[in-house]
Amino acid sequence: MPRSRSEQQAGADREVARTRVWRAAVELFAAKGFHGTGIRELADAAGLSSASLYHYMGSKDDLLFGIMRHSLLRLGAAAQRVSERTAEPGERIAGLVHVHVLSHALYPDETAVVDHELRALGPEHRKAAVALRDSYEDYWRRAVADGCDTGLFHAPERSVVRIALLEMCSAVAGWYAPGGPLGLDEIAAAHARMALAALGAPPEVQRAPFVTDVSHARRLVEEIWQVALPPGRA
Amino acid sequence: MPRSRSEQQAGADREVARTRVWRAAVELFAAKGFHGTGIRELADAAGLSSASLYHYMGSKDDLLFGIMRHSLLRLGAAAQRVSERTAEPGERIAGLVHVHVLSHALYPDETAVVDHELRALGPEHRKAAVALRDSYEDYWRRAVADGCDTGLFHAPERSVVRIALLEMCSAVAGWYAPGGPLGLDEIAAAHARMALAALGAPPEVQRAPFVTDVSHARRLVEEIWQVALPPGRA
Amino acid sequence: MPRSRSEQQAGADREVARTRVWRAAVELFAAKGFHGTGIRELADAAGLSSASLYHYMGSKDDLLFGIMRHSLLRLGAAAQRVSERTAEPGERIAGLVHVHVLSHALYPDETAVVDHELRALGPEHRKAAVALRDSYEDYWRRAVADGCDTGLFHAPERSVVRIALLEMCSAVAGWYAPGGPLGLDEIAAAHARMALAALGAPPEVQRAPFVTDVSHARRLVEEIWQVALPPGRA
Amino acid sequence: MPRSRSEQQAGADREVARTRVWRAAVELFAAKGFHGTGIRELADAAGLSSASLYHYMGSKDDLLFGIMRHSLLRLGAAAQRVSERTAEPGERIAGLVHVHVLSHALYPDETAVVDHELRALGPEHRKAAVALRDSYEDYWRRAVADGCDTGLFHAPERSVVRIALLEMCSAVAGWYAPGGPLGLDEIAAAHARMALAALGAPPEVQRAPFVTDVSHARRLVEEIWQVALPPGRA
DNA sequence: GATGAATGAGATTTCATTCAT
DNA sequence: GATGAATGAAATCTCATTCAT
Repeated sequence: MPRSRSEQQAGADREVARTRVWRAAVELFAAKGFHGTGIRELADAAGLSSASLYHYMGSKDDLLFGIMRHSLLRLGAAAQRVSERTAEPGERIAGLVHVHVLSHALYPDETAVVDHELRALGPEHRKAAVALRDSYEDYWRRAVADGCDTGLFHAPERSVVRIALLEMCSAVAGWYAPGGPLGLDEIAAAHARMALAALGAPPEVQRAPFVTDVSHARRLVEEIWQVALPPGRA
Repeated sequence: MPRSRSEQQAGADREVARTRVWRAAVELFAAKGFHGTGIRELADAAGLSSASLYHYMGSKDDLLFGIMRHSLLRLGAAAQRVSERTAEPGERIAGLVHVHVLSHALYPDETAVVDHELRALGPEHRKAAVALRDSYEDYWRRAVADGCDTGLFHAPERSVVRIALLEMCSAVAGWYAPGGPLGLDEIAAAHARMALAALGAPPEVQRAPFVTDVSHARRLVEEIWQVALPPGRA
Repeated sequence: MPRSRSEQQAGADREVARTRVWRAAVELFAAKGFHGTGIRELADAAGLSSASLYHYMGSKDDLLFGIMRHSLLRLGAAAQRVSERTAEPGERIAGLVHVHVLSHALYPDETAVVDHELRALGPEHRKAAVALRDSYEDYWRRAVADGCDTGLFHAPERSVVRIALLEMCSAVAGWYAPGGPLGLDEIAAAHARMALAALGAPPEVQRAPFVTDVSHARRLVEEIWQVALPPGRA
Repeated sequence: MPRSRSEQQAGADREVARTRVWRAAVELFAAKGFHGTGIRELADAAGLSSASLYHYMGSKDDLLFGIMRHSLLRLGAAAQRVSERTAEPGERIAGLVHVHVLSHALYPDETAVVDHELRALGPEHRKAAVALRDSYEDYWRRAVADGCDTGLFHAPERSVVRIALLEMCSAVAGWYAPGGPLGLDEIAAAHARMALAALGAPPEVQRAPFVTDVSHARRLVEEIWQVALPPGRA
């Protein structure tokens, strides 16, 4: 625990700097890719020297992994919360689609990094990131499986559909911008309906209120993504 | 026209070399990304010196653009052929899905480059590549629009659905490998059915023969991707 | 003089920290060389931050010089004590070899730094260290000269032999480890005999008791190297 | 085989450049140590850009290993030639001392690198260099062993003496300069006599003609060190 | 007195590319 | 036409050191 006013200040400054670096990195990695982003470019964007960047964040690879881990943990937390409160597979899929779409629409850079830069990680970090991603996708896997077992869904190969749906929903990160003709809730609802349709759920399920009602997912995503950065330099 | 036996030979040698480079580039760009692939690594993989690589292919950027152009032209040609022979929007969408899925499953490296490396191109080439991609997607746009106008499809925002479907179908490139539990025709058919479902097409359309019959798309894709490399050094 | 209990404590803590740094530095400089050792690596090995290292020890160069000075002073003190108590050149050379060999065997890291890192010192410190080394070697120079003048030794060029002997004896630091087939006293005696032989001393001198009796040199080396670190931050 | 005049020229230019780099590296590594020498400093000294330096020589570590290998092979070749033509252990030791001393006096930089920078090599290269050094020292080992077995030498521990002699003779590299009071042949002879004395060889052996006659070692060393650089970039 | 924060300068190495032949 | 030679610019990362508290 910081013991003096000035130690608190130093800690706060540190967090400010770390946040600036983090944001610059997320933005640049999303826009130009990990290998397309230079460390100096990154430092410039964050207003630091490249040496300071290392002081705060460790290597470029560490930074990338930090971003991936942070984002995947958030996606996982949201999926967990959705799964806990929805017993019924149709409703669960709708909820998962909602939080996935909202996360990708509201945090397109973070999710773009997660979705595109796995291969840029070093072997150790890659293994860890893949594990996190798999544990996220497990919520989807279970939801699809439950729905198929119940007879609600009809999927040729379950993992084919799962991947298809995930990619379909991830695409939102690539084009969504606030102020478009469709509101974000409508977009999320539309994807939920498409997902259920693709899963072969009956029309009445596609029209169920839980497909349209995005409010809970909204609150969940807002809450989960609002937390601070993880502590630095593992 | 080559005038002597040895000029023919030289031309053939040239094509052999160009093809080796091209294949190495497609493979490496797909696996490690454009920025993650070095020019020397590429030359090594192709069994050439980096100077020869420039001789045959021009700059790294030229090479990437060549690959994108080539692949996008093929996708475009396939979509055009499908669109010409199918008046009915449901059948047309099914055909477009078929060729898209088959192309992505059979040429995962080429399509991965197309799907992921647009941003790595220089401004000129990027503009040209975006135009090609847009002209490919136009076939999808028109199919969706026709289906919606006819009342066959029901899409909240047409381009939202179009993008969702394209991404969903592109995902196949990431996981398909021959010899899996599902045959490639089944995969293509499943995606066509999911696409039509997502578009809100009625169940009987989702079950129509043109959804399941992939044979025509097969022939088309095989024919179109079998042609030689485009002439070198734009 | 410290005035309170806690000032004494602080002073003791300081000495503990300084000793930890010193030992780490000696070990690392010996193992990897001055330029091969990073300041952070050194701080880590000592369990301090690099800033604290500066606080206690000054710059890297200061630290190196401190180690050299300290070790050279000890070698010099031992040589002085030997020279004072032995009038006869044969006995004096035997004594000098004994303390040199024992010092190098028992303190291989300190002596390795002395023997290998002179060139790494900055110009000022280097001058001072060279002076200390020369004053140590002066004891050898005088012993050789006395023996030659007496007619006991026969050396073509006196300094050629002196350097040859010094290097020969220094080599022990590179390989001696307790528990080998030869005891340390035997090693010291063997080197004394070799030195006298190389100097052309008659066989009966090579077999004299002062060649074999290492006990006095033992006590001397133990006594001299047992003293505390010199006061910090020159 | 180069096919044209200009290809020959290019090859020659290349050798000129490689030789310049090599010489600069030997000089700098000897003077300041491997870690004390920067790659840019090295490139400057050779009149090249640092990128060209890599083109010619590979990494700094490669360069160091190249120098060590080259020098150790030469020392080994000389020791082999000496060992082949001298059956008698006293004469053999004298010959080994001669070539060792001459090599160290005439090529003080090369031998300094060999003697001081082993630890700076990466693990792979270090292993290889240690093997080469051991194979050189084997000639010494066998000579000492033969002399002891014959009863000509008397050594407490054979390897103790071997190392002592090697170090004694290596010291010459540190101070010899042409034009001093002693000629190089006298220096070599003096060391041979000291070595035999240290080995406990009888006085008449220490005075044998083969101790004083350095001419053969001269020719050997001159011949062996006159050959070209090894081919570049392993 | 003691130390976490911070950095300018520099380390080694690789980059994509051009040039002379 | 084809390629070994060559390099300026930039890559990522570490260096020894200082400073504010």
